[in-house]
Amino acid sequence: MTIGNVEALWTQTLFSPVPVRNAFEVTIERLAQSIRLGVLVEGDRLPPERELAETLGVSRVTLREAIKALRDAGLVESRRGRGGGTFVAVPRREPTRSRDKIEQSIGHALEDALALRKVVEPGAAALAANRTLSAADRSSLLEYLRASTDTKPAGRRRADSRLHLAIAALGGSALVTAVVADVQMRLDELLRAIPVIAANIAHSDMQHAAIVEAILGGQVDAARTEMEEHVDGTAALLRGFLS
Amino acid sequence: MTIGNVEALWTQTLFSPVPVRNAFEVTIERLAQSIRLGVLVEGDRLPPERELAETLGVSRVTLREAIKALRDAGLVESRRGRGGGTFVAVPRREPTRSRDKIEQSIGHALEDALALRKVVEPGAAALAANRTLSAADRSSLLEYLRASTDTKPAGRRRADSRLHLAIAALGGSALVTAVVADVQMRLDELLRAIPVIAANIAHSDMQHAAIVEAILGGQVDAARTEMEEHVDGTAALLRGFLS
DNA sequence: ACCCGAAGGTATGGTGGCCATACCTTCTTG
DNA sequence: CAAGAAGGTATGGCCACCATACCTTCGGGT
Repeated sequence: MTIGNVEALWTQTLFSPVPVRNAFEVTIERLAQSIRLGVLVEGDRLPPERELAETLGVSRVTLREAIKALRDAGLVESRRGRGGGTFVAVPRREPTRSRDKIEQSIGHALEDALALRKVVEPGAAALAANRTLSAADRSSLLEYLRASTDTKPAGRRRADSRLHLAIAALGGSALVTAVVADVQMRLDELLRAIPVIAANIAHSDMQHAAIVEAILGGQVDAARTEMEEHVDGTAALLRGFLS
Repeated sequence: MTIGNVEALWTQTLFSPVPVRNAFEVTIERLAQSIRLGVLVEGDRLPPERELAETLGVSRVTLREAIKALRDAGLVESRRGRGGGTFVAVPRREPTRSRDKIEQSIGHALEDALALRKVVEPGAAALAANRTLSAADRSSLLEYLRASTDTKPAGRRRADSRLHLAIAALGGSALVTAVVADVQMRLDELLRAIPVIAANIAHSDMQHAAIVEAILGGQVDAARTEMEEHVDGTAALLRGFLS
């Protein structure tokens, strides 16, 4: 795997297959992402179709196809009539795929995603620590931290995503936030599959607290370092889980 | 601009217009990127159309449209017959747009791109410093460093891009490399437009040297710190230039 | 000197994604 | 019990993209 040629590496990057992302698929991804990462939670109502179609820059027909797919997947439910709409469904026990299947489908993209995460999440934390946050933002952040600690296993993953996304968003850069969301999405299924061990959870909670504290205290380096340790820890868990 | 609501921020991210990226445009972008960032240099031959179309996962017709656009833009030239092909053209003096035009077209996405760069490039440098590089990689890196110092202004920008891309590629993550390439592309026109001041150049060269030294020496923190200072310096130049 | 073959250039028809528009159906709320 | 706000349905059109086949150029091997 150690190619002794830098150019080969970036050529590989720039001459890779063009991602054929039709509006339909991207729309599905966006909505699924919003639900999986906990931006939208159970019972939340999506904006009306006509409105959402416009904000997403997509025709209503296409949007409806995407929603239909999500409905088939059990992620949302639709109700008609006045006051109706499309609502995020109660998460039905998703059939967790076996380690092998997951590992195979993610394959060696795992290390790639972990590398990106290690780069972008600590950076995002540093960005957030470097800004002066409004009182509302500060209390929001604390609330996300609290939620991530005391939830039961089911909602824990989602609360964790929300916390990480919040930190990224507080950095103030839409691009950075988007990259973090992307990374979270890539690793989501795996993180979901990690067996729950009390010691790990406690450790993770402490790290979360340290990160938030550093951000609120404006300690840029500490925020980055703490986040990096946290990310490294999670990566180690994942690698161990898959070996 | 300081919205006191975290959710508003990520909602903004996830419910933004779906990027309508048809194969044609993406193909143009990819090729233009390869040329602008110096992955392909003057005189290089692109792979034959039929072959390139397949590696890009695009029909030959579409690829040809993209190439035609590049030809119209003067970026490439095509020769027919055996031994022919499409070649990167000599860069004709690109008409630099005025500060105002540039600023307007990039608008407030500038700060966003700079934030992403500040996050991802130092992280990529740290990644690279953390790996054990082959002898070939090490000498390649030094060569890119050398090229970035003694070129005349015209090629300097390209050599700079190549160096930054090489560092990212040495991190070993295709995703990280892709993000760095994206950021470089977003800022390329602006960086190209910065007036050349000897003092700035000398300073930038010293920073480049320090970064490379840290990477080769395996000094992770130093690599990140040096890169961050370098990126901050460039950002300051840009902001000053546009004010 | 010649011709083969590798390359770019051209033409054609088909398929499917996406859209605009209009209209129907349901159901809550005033 | 209507009004209106939502989801559900139907139709026709446009255009991007593709697969395929063929033409044209021209260097290099024989």
